[in-house]
Amino acid sequence: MSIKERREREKKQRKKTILIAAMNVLNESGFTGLSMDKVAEKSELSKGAIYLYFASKEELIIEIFWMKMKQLAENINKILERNEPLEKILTEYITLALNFYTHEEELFKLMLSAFTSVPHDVMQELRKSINSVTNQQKDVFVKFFLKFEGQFKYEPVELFLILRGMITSLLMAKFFGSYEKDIESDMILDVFLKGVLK
Amino acid sequence: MSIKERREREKKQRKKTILIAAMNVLNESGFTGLSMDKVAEKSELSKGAIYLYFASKEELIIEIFWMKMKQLAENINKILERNEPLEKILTEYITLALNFYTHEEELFKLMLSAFTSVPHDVMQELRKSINSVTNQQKDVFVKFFLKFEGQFKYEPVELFLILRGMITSLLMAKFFGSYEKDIESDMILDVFLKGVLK
Amino acid sequence: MSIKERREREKKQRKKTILIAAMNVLNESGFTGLSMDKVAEKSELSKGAIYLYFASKEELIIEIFWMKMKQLAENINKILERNEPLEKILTEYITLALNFYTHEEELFKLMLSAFTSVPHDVMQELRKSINSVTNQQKDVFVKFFLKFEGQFKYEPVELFLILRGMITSLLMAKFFGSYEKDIESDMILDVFLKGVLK
Amino acid sequence: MSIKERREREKKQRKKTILIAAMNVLNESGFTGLSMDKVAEKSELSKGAIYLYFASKEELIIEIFWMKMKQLAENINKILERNEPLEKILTEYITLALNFYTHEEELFKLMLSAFTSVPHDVMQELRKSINSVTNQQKDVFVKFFLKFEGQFKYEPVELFLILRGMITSLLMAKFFGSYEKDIESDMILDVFLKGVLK
DNA sequence: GATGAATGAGTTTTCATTCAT
DNA sequence: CATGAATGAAAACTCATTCAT
Repeated sequence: MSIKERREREKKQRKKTILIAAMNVLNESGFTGLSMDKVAEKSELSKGAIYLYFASKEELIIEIFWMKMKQLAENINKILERNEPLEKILTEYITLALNFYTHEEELFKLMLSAFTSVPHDVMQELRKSINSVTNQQKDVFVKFFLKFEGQFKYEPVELFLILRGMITSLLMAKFFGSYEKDIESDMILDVFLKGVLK
Repeated sequence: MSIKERREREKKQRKKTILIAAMNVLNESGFTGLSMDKVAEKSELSKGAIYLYFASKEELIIEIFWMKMKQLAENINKILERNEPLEKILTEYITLALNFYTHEEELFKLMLSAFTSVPHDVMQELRKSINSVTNQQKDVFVKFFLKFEGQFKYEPVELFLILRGMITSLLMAKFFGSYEKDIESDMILDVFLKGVLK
Repeated sequence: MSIKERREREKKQRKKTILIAAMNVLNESGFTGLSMDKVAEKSELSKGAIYLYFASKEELIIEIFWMKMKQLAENINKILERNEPLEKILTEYITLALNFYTHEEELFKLMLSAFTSVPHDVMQELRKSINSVTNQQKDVFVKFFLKFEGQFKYEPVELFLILRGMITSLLMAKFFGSYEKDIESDMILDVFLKGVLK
Repeated sequence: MSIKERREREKKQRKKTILIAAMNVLNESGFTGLSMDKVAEKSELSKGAIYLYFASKEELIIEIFWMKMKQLAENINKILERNEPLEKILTEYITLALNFYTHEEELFKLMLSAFTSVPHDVMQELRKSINSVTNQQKDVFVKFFLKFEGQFKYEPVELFLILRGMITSLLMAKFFGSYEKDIESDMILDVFLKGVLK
């Protein structure tokens, strides 16, 4: 069995190598510039080899999203699971999100891309993946907000959307030029809590 | 002279026809799927004919954008200029924005795309246009919020970003499946005002 | 009949207008840049109208050559017909040719183009025209050189080619950068006569 | 290693195949008629394959040019470097040049084309190449003529231009129909030497 | 006669995917 | 398993020619 296991392990490793290479291409050339040629070159494999691990470009893209979104989700989950006061946790979440994306501008754009510049047929499959991850995240937040039930005027889902929305929007403003100041997590938290607490 | 006039009229009409066809293609095939071939087919014209009215694909896209955004901007301005209470005006603005983008999903995505795709893209020019419109809107809002100066805890620009952000975010949630309910402008208004008023 | 005549006259005039416009386009945009659109614009006529006077682009091109080559030929003929000593006439011819082309660089290139950058099927017809004019010129020179029969070691045709060749070549060198000095007709005449006289 | 070597060899061979096919297209359809489609068809490869070997049409054309000109330049250099009498060397040079271009009519035209078409053309790069080769040739000839300094009435550069001009001109006459006889190198040599020697 | 909008085949170039080795 | 040459169907754009008005 150990030969099979090793093979399995190596296969996973190769896949990861390719995914990382693809992510790099994405960061360098943007979504439209992501070609199988570039991925092959970056991963130092042949184009043919890529197809041994990913059935199509579509599949490769979907797996990129999986990889990235899982990373993000894990970090968020850790924070929300802590046993600390609402405000403290939210402050940390907001800070984390702002920090994370501020240092990962390309990742941020990447996620927006997922919602926009993708051909519709790729989109079909991609949406499922994204939704799956988003829903997981939503569930985590719902569970989190339920811990403070009674304090909010809105439903957990809505709270999640509102909070995430404020963060996303300020990041977009920051990255795309209409807001020069550093984004302060204090402001977001303040508006959010004032807005949604009973 | 009437011949010339008729020609002029017909020309404008054709342009509009093409723009509408292009908009339809956008809705059906998404941004990446928008090809001049499809536009030609959809508008029942030859590819060459499209180029009689639009110098390039880029120009066509930009005109789609302008066509739509002018409509929206005008409507927003009208609302903000009214002499009515803050809440009433904001309610109407939020309702308008939600309505508009709900019916123009692809335009909404188009605007996001412009920022996520790489700079040396077709998109460079579009970005300028979007920035121009965004800045105009920002100015209008700043002017508007200044009328109620003293009532807010934050600066006009920030108010604009927060409000727009909440709307944008809920639209994204709606379009990409994580929020099924109809978005209620009441909620947005409530959170916003509670959050930002002193 | 006078109506018919006027019509005929007007038709010729229109043709000339178009030819001159086409020549201008040629000078501005080069041979490859010569499109029917540009000719139409330059002649202030519609594209359709061009086709009333010239059956095809090919025909238009051919007529341009006719027009230009005839001009050139006439000027040369006048000189060669004079009753003056060999050297004087040749000096004047060389001077004329150098002057003419030096001030009509585009015409010079135009004639070279005729030999080169033309699609083959156009070439077929074009060649006939060019040959016709060239042969006429050749005949004039042959006749001219025969007046001085007995003095030359080579046949008139060869004399013609050698002389024309030396001029053409120095012009090419001048226009395309490998020869900076002003071309002196003296040198050409000297080499030519020393070279071909018995 | 032999696999890599074989691949390398095959790659070079393919490139050559394509270049030869392109040269054939050039001969059949002329410069303006040279399209990548035709090259693909003639070389029995797909259009895409051509682009594996040549980054652009421009590059392909330039390589055609280089391929041919290197051959010629080398042969010329060899001749001029010999330690033989002036006349013998020049005879051989003239014979070589006449032979070469007689068999490469389209290459000859290609070089003329490069200078007659407008600057903002595909041809800009080609022109540089041609100038480079021309200047090299000029230098070689200058060096050669300097060996016989004192015997000539004109400067080396002028000698080069005159000689090349006579050859060029006779070739043009041959290709475009005004001269039917075979061009004799003897005549060229005779006129040249008589004309330029003191 | 004259117009100019429309056509459609043609241009160069790109790229996901396949397959012989 | 791995390679990378080859494919072919796109893409954006051009332009000589036609034809309804």
